[in-house]
Amino acid sequence: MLKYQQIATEIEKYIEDHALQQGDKLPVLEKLMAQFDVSKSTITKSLDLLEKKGVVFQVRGSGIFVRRHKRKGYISLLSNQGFKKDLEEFTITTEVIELNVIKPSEEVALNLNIKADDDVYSVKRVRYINGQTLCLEESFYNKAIITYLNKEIVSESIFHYIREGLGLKVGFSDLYLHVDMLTEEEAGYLGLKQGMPKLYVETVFHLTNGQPFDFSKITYNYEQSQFVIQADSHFL
Amino acid sequence: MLKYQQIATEIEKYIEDHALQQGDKLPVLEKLMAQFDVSKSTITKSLDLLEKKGVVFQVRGSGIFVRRHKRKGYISLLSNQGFKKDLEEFTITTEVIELNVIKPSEEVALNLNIKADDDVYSVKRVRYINGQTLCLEESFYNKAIITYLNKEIVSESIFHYIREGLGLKVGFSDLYLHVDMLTEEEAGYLGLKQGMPKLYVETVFHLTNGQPFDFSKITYNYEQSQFVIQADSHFL
DNA sequence: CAGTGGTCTAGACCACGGG
DNA sequence: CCGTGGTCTAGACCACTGA
Repeated sequence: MLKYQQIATEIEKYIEDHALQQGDKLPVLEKLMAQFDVSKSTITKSLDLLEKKGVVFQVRGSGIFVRRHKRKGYISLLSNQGFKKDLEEFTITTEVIELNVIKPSEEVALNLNIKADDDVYSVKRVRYINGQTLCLEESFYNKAIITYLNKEIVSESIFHYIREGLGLKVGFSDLYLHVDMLTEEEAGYLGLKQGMPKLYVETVFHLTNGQPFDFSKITYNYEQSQFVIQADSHFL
Repeated sequence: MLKYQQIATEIEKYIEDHALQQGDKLPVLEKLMAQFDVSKSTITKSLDLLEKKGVVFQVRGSGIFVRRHKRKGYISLLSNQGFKKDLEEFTITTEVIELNVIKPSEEVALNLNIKADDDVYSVKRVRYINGQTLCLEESFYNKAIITYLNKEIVSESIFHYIREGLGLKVGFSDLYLHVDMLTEEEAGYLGLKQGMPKLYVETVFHLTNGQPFDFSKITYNYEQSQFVIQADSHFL
């Protein structure tokens, strides 16, 4: 693990362990440089990382402060999918409906940037949070990249398997959000009524080298759908 | 303007002007260093910024590539609110319903971190996109920070005024998303029917020094609500 | 104006991708 | 193995905050 990641992890852990609150001040840069015995840029890089994650904010001429959003029970939309590890307050379970190798529809081929006769894994799952239906998820994986899947893997965290099992590096993703009304089929899976609202999210995941490998369509139960995003206005 | 911001802007402009597509390769670091006559770290910082904005992605050992999401007509959820300047494909207009100075409700006081007898500006607006209702927006501004507002300012971009007119620096924001059904009042403003789906977003904006100054509650017309988020898995 | 964070440099060395 | 991006350093100098 890289120095600046290691340091970021330790600082984050420190904030957690000491239950620091929004606005609490961290030691000044010079202190941190001494404490971790690294150069200024390395500390800065750690802090930039934590800032990106929404853990701290830095104020020039003043200090480095803890950032916390109030509100419990919200799921972080961007914590890199498979909200699995968000907070252990949530218990997420998964029911696998389907797992097949198929030829892609035009839509899937387009989003995964593959040809009509390439193979894809098609996975359909319902996910539960604390026993309630959370979402219906239909995912498509480029089989040339995700070479093997089985029911066991798919009922756990697929992303963990992709990283650890297959040794692939997940890069960036594009999320497309809509709000709409549930179809009869979706309502059935989620235990709701047709015509009720839904949050519908399509996501394309890419490897670090830019190759798309996962196209997912997720329909959320609106009753469980409370999301938080910690945004950064550093780019504007 | 700082060097690395300037360079980022130029590179982005270059990509736009030459209509580069996803996967197109940019010159190697050495070339860029020479071209802009800066050190490696400065170029790197520019590219990191562009990566955060979703404009490029960098692959170690290979190169720097243009990132583009397909799909037109989506509004970027995170492009720092007041989607005003997103793409000029959209024409956003604003109708001001209310503009008052009031005492905050408990909810508002909590989110703005002020006392019950502090003053806040309360602004209620309906925003239109290409002539259709886009959203109903109810915003509350800490009057101790946003010292003056009038109907003219409020019918244009408030954030532009905050930055340029008041010289304040906008920092980070917390977004809370829900999906729900329209109340009768909301439906009226949006020209929809009660009980139809809505995307409901509450946002707390902070200055760079961490002070919250704007608490907004936005109800989106689901028919116009297509959002895109370009996420980065650099933190995980 | 002292304290503190941010920018920028020049250069050494490391790690990954792909032929 | 080469080309390429990423990390890390030490230090100079700049810019903002707040007393």
